[in-house]
Amino acid sequence: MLKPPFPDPRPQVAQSALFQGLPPEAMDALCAAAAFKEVPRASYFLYQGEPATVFYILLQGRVRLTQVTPEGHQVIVTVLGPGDGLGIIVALSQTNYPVSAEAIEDSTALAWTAATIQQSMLEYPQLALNGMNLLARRFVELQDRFRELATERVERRVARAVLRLVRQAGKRTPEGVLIDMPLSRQDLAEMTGTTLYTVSRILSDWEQKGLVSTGRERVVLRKSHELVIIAEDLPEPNPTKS
Amino acid sequence: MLKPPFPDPRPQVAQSALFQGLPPEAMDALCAAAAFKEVPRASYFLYQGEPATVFYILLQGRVRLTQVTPEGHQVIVTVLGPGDGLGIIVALSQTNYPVSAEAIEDSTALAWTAATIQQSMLEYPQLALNGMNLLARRFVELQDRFRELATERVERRVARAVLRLVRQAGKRTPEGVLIDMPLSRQDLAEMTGTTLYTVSRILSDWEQKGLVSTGRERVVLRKSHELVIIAEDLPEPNPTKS
DNA sequence: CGCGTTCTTGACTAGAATCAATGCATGTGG
DNA sequence: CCACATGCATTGATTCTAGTCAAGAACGCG
Repeated sequence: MLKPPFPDPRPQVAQSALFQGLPPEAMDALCAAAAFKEVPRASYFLYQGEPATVFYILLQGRVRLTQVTPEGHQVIVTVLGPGDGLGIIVALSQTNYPVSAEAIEDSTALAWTAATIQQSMLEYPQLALNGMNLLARRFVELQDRFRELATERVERRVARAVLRLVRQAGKRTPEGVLIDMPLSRQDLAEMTGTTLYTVSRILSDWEQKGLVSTGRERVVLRKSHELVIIAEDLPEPNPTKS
Repeated sequence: MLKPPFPDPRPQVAQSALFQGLPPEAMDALCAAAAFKEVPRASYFLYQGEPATVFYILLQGRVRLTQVTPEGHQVIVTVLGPGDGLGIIVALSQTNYPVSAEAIEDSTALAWTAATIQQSMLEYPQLALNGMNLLARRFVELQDRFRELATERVERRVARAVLRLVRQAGKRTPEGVLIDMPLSRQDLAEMTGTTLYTVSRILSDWEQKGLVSTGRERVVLRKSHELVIIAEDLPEPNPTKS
């Protein structure tokens, strides 16, 4: 973890929702107080259960938040990208991190200690409001996924997960829209509360129907419209006798 | 919705986590700006999908937050009690309420508009920190339940829900610990992502084993230890050959 | 006392988990 | 450059949890 000086992060930082509407001197102060952290692929920013002491803003890369049950089952709570906050929990409470954060690509982030961030929030209240905003957004999304998990079938949950990932990390290619990150069947299973076998069957099925094409840790969406139909359970467009 | 004057809420308000550590003049200002709202059992504070404009702190009663899917399935996201914040989302964003809030007992609350609460947070940053704190607590709880739903069997989920409710609204009686609110099988089903039939079977089973006694919209926990064993899947205390 | 809820129970079904075997890529080291 | 080890993916067979549907019982309210 470097102390300043390091490449001036302000251009990137200015984008992040956390810093919107802050007076310039606040930005300067925060950047000065920040540390710079690089985490290579497959390494961790922080571990579930450790005392929450550091708060990050992701600059580059992608990070996935996971929880493990006492029995060892893993669940992927979310995947974060540039601009997202990591360990928001820290800003306030004397708790432990509720999740682990693993870089699934080489990543860089700015880091602050809990004390610093709290201090700054008291000094620049807009920062606290922005923090709440970030947290609230994530909260609402989690609520939606909770409801999904409680009420919907596996296939639809997987469809939604794929659409979410496309929105988050989609990249146009001649083939279709590629989900631009390593994404195994196991990963999808852990995002949707199912097993890797079931995900594999579902993707095979979709592939046969031409909706996606898949490879090792790779998913390309070809007919997004039809996937949306599955995700939302719209009536089939072709009129069939039942 | 009354404007002041109404019974001075300060004694109760002072308890709420939202107001900890605020200077006294802040408390005065907030109480002066508050409106007082009474909602009888089975009526709603707010509805999912409406623009989020009002923020509440519950003074008395119990409120349940529900989400409905487009298909009409309902999910109970949480049950709130006195001191909890309702519509925290409001504090910041131009969004709609993500859930509906129904009073399951006659309830009273203090109410602020979005503008007021934002204003106050800018003026008294500690208020914003406290708000984040509330939100973060709920966030972590939701994450845990999400993981439960993704990885655990129905019986265990129901066991956990019952234990949570006991913690939240438990009341000692000669019979055991009563969950002191109306609680139907349907409600438990909507909290745990299952059906009322399955909940009924599970409770019947537990009742036969003497773990609980139940009635119409009533659950009394008799042997909490054994329910914990189910909830945590500890090994059975009696050594059995398999 | 009748009516509307809520709850119970049984029979049946289906969706998805589990288990097991095998096939493919990918990267490694001889 | 090929053989191999490893990790990821596919597929089939089987099991089982929990959902669905249907009928009726019990409770509490007006």
